[in-house]
Amino acid sequence: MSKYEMIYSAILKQIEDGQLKEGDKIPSETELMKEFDASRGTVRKAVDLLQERGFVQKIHGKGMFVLRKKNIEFHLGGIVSFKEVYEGLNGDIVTTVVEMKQVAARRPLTKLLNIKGNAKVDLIKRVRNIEGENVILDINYFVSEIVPGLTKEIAESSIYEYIEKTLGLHISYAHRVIEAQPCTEEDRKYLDLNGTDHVIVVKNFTHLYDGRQFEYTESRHRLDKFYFSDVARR
Amino acid sequence: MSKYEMIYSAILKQIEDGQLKEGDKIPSETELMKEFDASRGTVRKAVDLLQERGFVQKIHGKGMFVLRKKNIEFHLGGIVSFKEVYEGLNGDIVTTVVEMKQVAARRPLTKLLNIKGNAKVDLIKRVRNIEGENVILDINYFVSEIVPGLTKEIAESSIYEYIEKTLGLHISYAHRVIEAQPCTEEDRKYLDLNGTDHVIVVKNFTHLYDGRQFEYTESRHRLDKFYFSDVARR
DNA sequence: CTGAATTTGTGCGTATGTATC
DNA sequence: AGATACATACGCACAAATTCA
Repeated sequence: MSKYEMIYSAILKQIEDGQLKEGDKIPSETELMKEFDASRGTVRKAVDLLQERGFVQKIHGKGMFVLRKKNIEFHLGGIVSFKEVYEGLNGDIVTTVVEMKQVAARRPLTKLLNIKGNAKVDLIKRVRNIEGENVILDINYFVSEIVPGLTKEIAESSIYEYIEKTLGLHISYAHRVIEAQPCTEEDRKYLDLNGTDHVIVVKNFTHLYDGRQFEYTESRHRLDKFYFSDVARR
Repeated sequence: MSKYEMIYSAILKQIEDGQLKEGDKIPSETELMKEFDASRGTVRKAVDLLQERGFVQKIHGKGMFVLRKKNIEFHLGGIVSFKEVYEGLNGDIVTTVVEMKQVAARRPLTKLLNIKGNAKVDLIKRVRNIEGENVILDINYFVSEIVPGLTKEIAESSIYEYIEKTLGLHISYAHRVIEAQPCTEEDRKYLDLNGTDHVIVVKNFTHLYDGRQFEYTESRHRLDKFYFSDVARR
C-alpha cells in the first residue's frame, strides 16, 4: 500500500472508531506531516481522497472537519444497492443461480457489450432473497474471452473476487444507469412482486483498467426495496 | 481561474469539439507541460480531474485515452435528472410554482434540515411540465436564515443562481438518496400520473462550503420519466 | 530475451497566494 | 497586523508498467 493510502486509511479508521466524531476538527496539514512523517503533498493527496469520498470537508483558512462516520456505500460489482445494505441488514441475503449458459451474442447484446456478433457471452441470472422474499433479479452478461472459466460455484459466491483475485484483472470503472421499467414476464416468474407492476432497473456497463468492457448487468429491484445513496460535490 | 482549471478546460474543449475523439491518445504529461508551460504537478491535477469526471482513462506506462465526449450530467441544484435532459430534449420544460410560503419548522422537517424547532423555513412546491405533461413535483425547503429574500420570480427562474450569484454563498456538496414511494394525494393532485401508483423520489440534502445545510428537497418523478446516470470509479 | 526509452505513479521540498481568526 | 491553515505552482528523484528496437 502506498504512503498516502496508509494515511487515508489511518485517518478513516479514527473516524470509524469514533476517535474523531462528526464536526470534529482534524489536525492541520502541517501536524499530519509530523504525525505521519510525510511531505505536505502526500498528506494532501490522502485528505483530498477523504473529501472526495464524503468523509470530511476542508474549509480554506479554517481547517478540516469530519462530516460523517459511515461510508456512503456504492458497490461497483455484485449487488448494487438495496435498503438492507444501508440499514445494517438483520436477515440473510440468499443468492440463487436460476439460469446460467453460454450464448452467442445477438443484436441488442452486441451493442450493450460493445462486441462483435456471435462473440461468446456468459449469461447468468441470479435471484437475491432477503428475509424470505425474492426482491432482486440480477441478469449478468460477461464477455467469455475476457472472463473465462465461470462456474455455478463462482456465481453463487463472488464473481468479482474471481475476476480480480483469480484472473488478476483490474476493474476500473462502471457507467451506471438507473430507471424504472414495467415488469416483464421474467420479473413475475422470479420475484415476489407484492402487487407492484414496475421494477427499478440498475444497468451497469463495467470496464477494465485498459478500457475494455467485460460486463453488462441489469439489476432488477422490487420498487419498495430499492435504495440508492451518494454524495455529489460542487 | 487557476492554471490547472485552464488546462482542464482546454483539454475538455478539444474532446467536446471532436479534435480528440473516443479512444484517441492524449499527449503525454511531459508534452502537456510544454504545451501549457506548466509543471508536471499542475498538468497532473488537471488530467486527474478529467479522469474523475469520466472523460479520460489513464493507463500506467501506456498513456491517457479519451473515454467519452458527453458529460455524464448531474445537477446539484434544481432539476436533478430526467430523461429529456440526457436525450437532448426537444420540447420545452415549463416550471410552475404551485405553492410558496414561509413556515415554522416542525418535527420531521427539523431533522431533515438539521435545525431547531420553530426556525423559519421557506417552502416551495414546483411542477415541471415536459412536452405537455406534468411529470415532476419538486418540494423545496430552504432555511430562511441562510437563504433570505426568496420570491416567486426567483423560484420560477433559478434559485441556485440567486443563492450563488446574488447572495454570494458557496454551495459545496449534496447528499442524495433515491428511492421509490407510493403516490401521495399531492402527487395525484399535481402530476399526470398516467395510471402509475408509485413515484421515484430523489432527496437532496444540500450543504454550503462551511458545512451548514441550507436545503432539503424532494423531487418526485413519474416512474417512466425518471432517469439517472453516473460513473463509479474503482 | 534484454535493455533502453517512454509514460504514468509516488514522494519530497520549497515558495507564494488567499481565507480565516 | 500577525498567526494559522488551506490552495496553487514549481522542480526533482525514483518506481513501476509498457513498448519497441
